[in-house]
Amino acid sequence: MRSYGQYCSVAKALDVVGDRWTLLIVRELLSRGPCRYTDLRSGLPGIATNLLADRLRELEAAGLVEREDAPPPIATTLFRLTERGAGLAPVIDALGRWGVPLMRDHRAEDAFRGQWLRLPVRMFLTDHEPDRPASSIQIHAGDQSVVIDADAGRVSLRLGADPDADATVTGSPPRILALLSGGLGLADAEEQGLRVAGSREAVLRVLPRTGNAIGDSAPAEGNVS
Amino acid sequence: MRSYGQYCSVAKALDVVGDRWTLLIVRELLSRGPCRYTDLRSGLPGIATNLLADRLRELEAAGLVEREDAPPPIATTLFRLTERGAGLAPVIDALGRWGVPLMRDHRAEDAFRGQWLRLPVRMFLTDHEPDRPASSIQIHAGDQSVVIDADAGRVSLRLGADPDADATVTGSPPRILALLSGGLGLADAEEQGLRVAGSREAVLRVLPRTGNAIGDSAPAEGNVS
DNA sequence: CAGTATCCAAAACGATACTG
DNA sequence: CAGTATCGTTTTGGATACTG
Repeated sequence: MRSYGQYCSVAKALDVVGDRWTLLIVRELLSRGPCRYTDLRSGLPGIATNLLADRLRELEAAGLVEREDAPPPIATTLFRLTERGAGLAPVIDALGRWGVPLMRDHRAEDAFRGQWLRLPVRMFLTDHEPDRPASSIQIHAGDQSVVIDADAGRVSLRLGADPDADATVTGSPPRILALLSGGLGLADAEEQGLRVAGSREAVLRVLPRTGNAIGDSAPAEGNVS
Repeated sequence: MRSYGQYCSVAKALDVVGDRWTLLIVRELLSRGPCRYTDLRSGLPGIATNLLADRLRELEAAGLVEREDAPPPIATTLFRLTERGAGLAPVIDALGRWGVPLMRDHRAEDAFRGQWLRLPVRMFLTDHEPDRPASSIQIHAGDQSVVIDADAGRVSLRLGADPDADATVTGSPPRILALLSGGLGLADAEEQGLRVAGSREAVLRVLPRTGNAIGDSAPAEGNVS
């Protein structure tokens, strides 16, 4: 990116991370931790492979990312954020928070990845019953599966499926997000096509008590595979 | 800007404000308040006039900016942020804060504007003696003049010159910033070519007590016009 | 002052094919 | 898996001229 040529820290920051895709690569590394090239590409649907390689080189040159040749169990190179790179977390958070109202307009062709729920989980969910034993909720959002754990006051997210989860929630990404953000109550969400199985308490344990107003005006949906 | 096509609030936010120049326009409107077209252009050195017009249209369409036809005293149209647009302040702040370390590399061709000191002033300065009567510091940074006021615990910045200021500080933008950020003590700054006149107390009243490390390794400079 | 309109060269982007 | 290489398209940047 051509420099703005302005002696202002906002402009200087954008000189480094203002390029298209750059902040999304950082988002991906922040929410997934060290990643292989392929992991990054699958977490950044739409990016051209040469652009990803370019950006990684630039990020490395700028000292935000470093590559590491992982030993045998992985046997490939990993990309990880440096401390300086991880320092962008407040920027990603601020953008993500500002972007929340935009999640109402979901377009059919929008891609979705389970790890993108990490930010809303951190933003909206809390463990309201920290003294109860750990519980977990299996989420199936579209074709993505993640598990939300509540344990001793902390709520966290991991990718994949867990057959021992206390509850299972299935629905489209917008509906799931509406539920997590408090824009839609559990009962309303079910009425709109979201399916809940197992312990409702496990779900209510972490849902926000106050609405954040995503998706409360979305139309009802049909069956969700 | 082409949409990223990702159902993620960070990506959605960047769909709206990720275009080149867009966030800098927002920065300008945040730090100057409602602006005329010409004000914006002068606060965004390097932007092409058609790009500025384009971006303003886009921002207006996205509901972040609105234009207002001001009555006689001004008799021209003003551009102002909507509430939604002003909601980007945390994004600008986060970027600006992350960019602070980059201010060490000052290039001769970098442009500078007085209003760009507003963010560092908010970030670094505090009124350490809120009970004393108001005081002010005239800053001449390169060819830009601003006044920093300390009054009843609040520090603020206004553009222009004030002959009644209690102190005057003159130097290059990097040196001024080093001083304001605490990277350089008042004495050290003077040794490096920054000139201070009038009440040093007025200056010390607002300077940070702890360093923020901008410019402490910068070479000494010669005379500053 | 507040733009619009054009033009052009350069850079960025996106898609795809290919490689060690 | 981790990229390169190539190529066509789109977007910018920058300059300049013009308008009400």
